[in-house]
Amino acid sequence: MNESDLTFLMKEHGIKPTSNRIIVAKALSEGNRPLSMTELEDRIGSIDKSGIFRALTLFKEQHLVHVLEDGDGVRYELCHSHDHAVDNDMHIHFHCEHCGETICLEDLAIPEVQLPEGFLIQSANFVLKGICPKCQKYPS
Amino acid sequence: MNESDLTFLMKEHGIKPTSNRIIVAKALSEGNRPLSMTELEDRIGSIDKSGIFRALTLFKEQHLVHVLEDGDGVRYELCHSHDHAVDNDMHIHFHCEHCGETICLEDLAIPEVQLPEGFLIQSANFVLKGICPKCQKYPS
DNA sequence: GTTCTTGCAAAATATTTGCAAGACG
DNA sequence: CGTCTTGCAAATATTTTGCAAGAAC
Repeated sequence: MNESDLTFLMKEHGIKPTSNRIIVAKALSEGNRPLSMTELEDRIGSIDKSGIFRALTLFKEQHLVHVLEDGDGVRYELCHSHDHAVDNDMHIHFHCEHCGETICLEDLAIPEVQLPEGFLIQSANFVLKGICPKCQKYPS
Repeated sequence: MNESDLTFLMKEHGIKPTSNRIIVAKALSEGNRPLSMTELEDRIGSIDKSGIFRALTLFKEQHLVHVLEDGDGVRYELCHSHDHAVDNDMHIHFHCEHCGETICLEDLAIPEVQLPEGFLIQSANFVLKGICPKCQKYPS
């Protein structure tokens, strides 16, 4: 996504697109997979971790990112939804226990689950773990 | 589960049942829900966190516990499987964003997912998030 | 005695906040 | 100006290791 698309997306989610926020959003967009705080820090370099943290916190509140826990900590991923109230494009992720990468399986929606009475579902975290094709092919 | 059941279970998983490990396993068993390191520390009191950590690491390696990430960090749960190589009783969990508790939905197995060629699935983490019945009834 | 286990302290990480300076309007 | 944003430093919290003493075999 280019800068103006990101700017637009942020406005849609009620976020003022400051320079730092655009940089963080861009890094997320270019990651093509969920990134952790540390990965973002490494990729961005120019912004202090507190700045990244605050951007992510805001994005999270405004549902501009998904928060995802794989076996390796918390990761963030740009949300493609245009709705600033709900996450509606959640999908399954795969976390490779060998190389540590987390891959989006965009085509695989999270299955509906029938919960007992009284539970209100707001979001879901569904991560499959195992070995990815790359690591099976070239085991180090 | 009582002490001798736990001892037996541990042996089944190739773990020498030392006193510390029994205490940790017992705490997990009595929790009736996935517990974090900190929760275990609080419940146990008598063992240093490094001891708990080392017990959990071992349990994890021998598949005596499930590792679970809800929105609130890592949690551990006794695995009811008698197989020390694979997790085969994974089920869905619900994490309440209000009270922070994570509840097991033992009846709800994790749905089968058809992944593209080349992915080897070893385990899965499926956590639904929202508000639990208790918190909807008595919102603080 | 050799190996495994434990507790303590401390290192290494990760997450989060306070505050003053700067940018924006 | 007044408000929002940022960087830096520092406080917290969390996870992990080193090492020496003790227990188990």
